[in-house]
Amino acid sequence: MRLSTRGHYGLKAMFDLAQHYGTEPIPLKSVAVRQNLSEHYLEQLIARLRKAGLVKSVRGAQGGYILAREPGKITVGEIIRALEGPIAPVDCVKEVEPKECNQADYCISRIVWTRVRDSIAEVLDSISLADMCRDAEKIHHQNRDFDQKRGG
Amino acid sequence: MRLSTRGHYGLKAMFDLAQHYGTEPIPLKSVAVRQNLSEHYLEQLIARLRKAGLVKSVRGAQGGYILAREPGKITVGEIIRALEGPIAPVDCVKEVEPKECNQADYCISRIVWTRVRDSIAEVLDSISLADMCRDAEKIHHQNRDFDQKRGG
DNA sequence: GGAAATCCGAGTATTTTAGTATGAATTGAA
DNA sequence: TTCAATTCATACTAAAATACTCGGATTTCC
Repeated sequence: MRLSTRGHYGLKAMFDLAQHYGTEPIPLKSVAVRQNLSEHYLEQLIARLRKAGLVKSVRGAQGGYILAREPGKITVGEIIRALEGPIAPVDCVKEVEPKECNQADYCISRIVWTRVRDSIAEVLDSISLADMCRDAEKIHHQNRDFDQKRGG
Repeated sequence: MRLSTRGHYGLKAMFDLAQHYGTEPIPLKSVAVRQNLSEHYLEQLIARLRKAGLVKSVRGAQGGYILAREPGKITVGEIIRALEGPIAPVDCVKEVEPKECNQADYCISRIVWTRVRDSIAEVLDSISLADMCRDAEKIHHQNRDFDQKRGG
């Protein structure tokens, strides 16, 4: 029940772009440095995100990537699906093209996995990049206040 | 975001044992036939379940496996954790021994994965084998009624 | 004793993961 | 116009995980 690094790293990258939304295109190299990820590997991930229409690229010097829509209009669910494919604890309950199983009529575990799938999707689809940015702001302030109290 | 066959098949096996709860020990071979799984592979899965205290074994001829507790007292969550380890979309939010990450203080995606983890756990921990047996009964009746109406 | 089972450890083909490597194409700026 | 920064594309690969199979030892009912 584990995400691969594609979804894990890809979300970090998209969050990074969200935090710089509204400025110039962000080169992947700077994302890689800030998020401590391999630049070459990130290239492959961002390619999927571009093909899914979630980011736009600007080629050449001073180029980079920008979100295709404002952060409030991109959900974590879209990002994860673009990177990892349809959400599905098991293949027979995939969101699209579920794999047919000859026991489908009476398979009870299917009911369990459908509920798990829906519960995951509900969480992921309810969180936007803008939400994450707000969380980041909050934590930033908390940390600052904490440091001040300690006399830092 | 996918379960391995361990959790997938293991739950089917436990459900099979639940449906036969209260009778003699059930040999793995019959479980394998009914659920259409490899017997040898099931052996490995049931070993984990036994070590986790979810099933008891009876060795020798006429032996087999029985649930260690009544079906209402065994949740899907326990079964999945026994087979797949702690629930964790990513390692840094594992239910036990989360893997430390040097960005933990300000990593926002962690918040997302914690919510996903909790949401999965809530579903799995809320479903018992007895619940699954009830669902099976319901579906069985539905199918029978449907067949009758069709004049089967 | 023999058959039916569990128990145990080793082996293995395939797939997935998590990248690396190489280089071509594009474009802003000096 | 050249250079450097950047995206884009494809191929490759080491390591790990997956999903088993295999062989045999042990236990126990009949």
